[in-house]
Amino acid sequence: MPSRLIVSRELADLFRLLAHADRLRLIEDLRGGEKDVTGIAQSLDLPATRVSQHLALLRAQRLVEERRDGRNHFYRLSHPHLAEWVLDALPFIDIRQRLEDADHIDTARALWGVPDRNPH
Amino acid sequence: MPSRLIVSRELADLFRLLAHADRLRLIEDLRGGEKDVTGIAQSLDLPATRVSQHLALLRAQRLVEERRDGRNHFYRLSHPHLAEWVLDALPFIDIRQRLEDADHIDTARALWGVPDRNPH
DNA sequence: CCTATACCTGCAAAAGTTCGCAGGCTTGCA
DNA sequence: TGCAAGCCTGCGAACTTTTGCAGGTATAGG
Repeated sequence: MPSRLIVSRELADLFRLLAHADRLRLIEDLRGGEKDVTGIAQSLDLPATRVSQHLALLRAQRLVEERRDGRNHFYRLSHPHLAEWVLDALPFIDIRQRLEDADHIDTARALWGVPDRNPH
Repeated sequence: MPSRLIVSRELADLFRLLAHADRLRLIEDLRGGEKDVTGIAQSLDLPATRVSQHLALLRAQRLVEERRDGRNHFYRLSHPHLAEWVLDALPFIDIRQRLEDADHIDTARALWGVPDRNPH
């Protein structure tokens, strides 16, 4: 059954695309809606060239969509749900080093500005 | 606020770990419960050495746990929910090439042997 | 038409990942 | 004690990714 292999390769490509801290921050940055390259570069404190390079990769796999207005290129997430799904990975990260307390996940979510999913 | 940067690096490490087709298949293979290295190697049709190398990476980030019984090393997912979350990525993969039909996600889920989440 | 802004691409060095292979350790069994 | 099964690690060659930089295109405005 080779389709299983194909699907796992497609998924691996997606994970490879997300396996970069700056691209993850970029995706979280687009959670609020579309933004132009300079705007992203400023809020992530990265050179605009690098942001552009990251966007080219995300674009190639259709994770973002582009809209041009004059000299500005505005980008948005193709799947707004993506950013949320990324944060659902927080329970799986190894938290030995830095976030030792029990509610590290809510702490991290708060850092991203995401509302707590299970407010008690 | 440097913690945001830290979290994005931790997440990127996780995504990098998942950015390999064989490791994804391995994780899906462990969905059914614990399994020894030779068993995994056989069901994925990979040399046992390579499986061992992948497991070492997954172990280093605590994605799998080991239990030894005699000469055999049994591995299981530290977070059984991980395999399910991985499959939740299917809506985000670019399906231009191979799976053109509307219900490609259910098709792919079926290929992994996962029950449809929204049976109608 | 000239210049500046905003962005993109190509390139090459540096850094990181994968994979086979050789060799090692431990357990089970005769 | 000796041998085989099962697994692990170290190493180096091949490959991929990241990054800065140089140079390109397109649009807006004077």
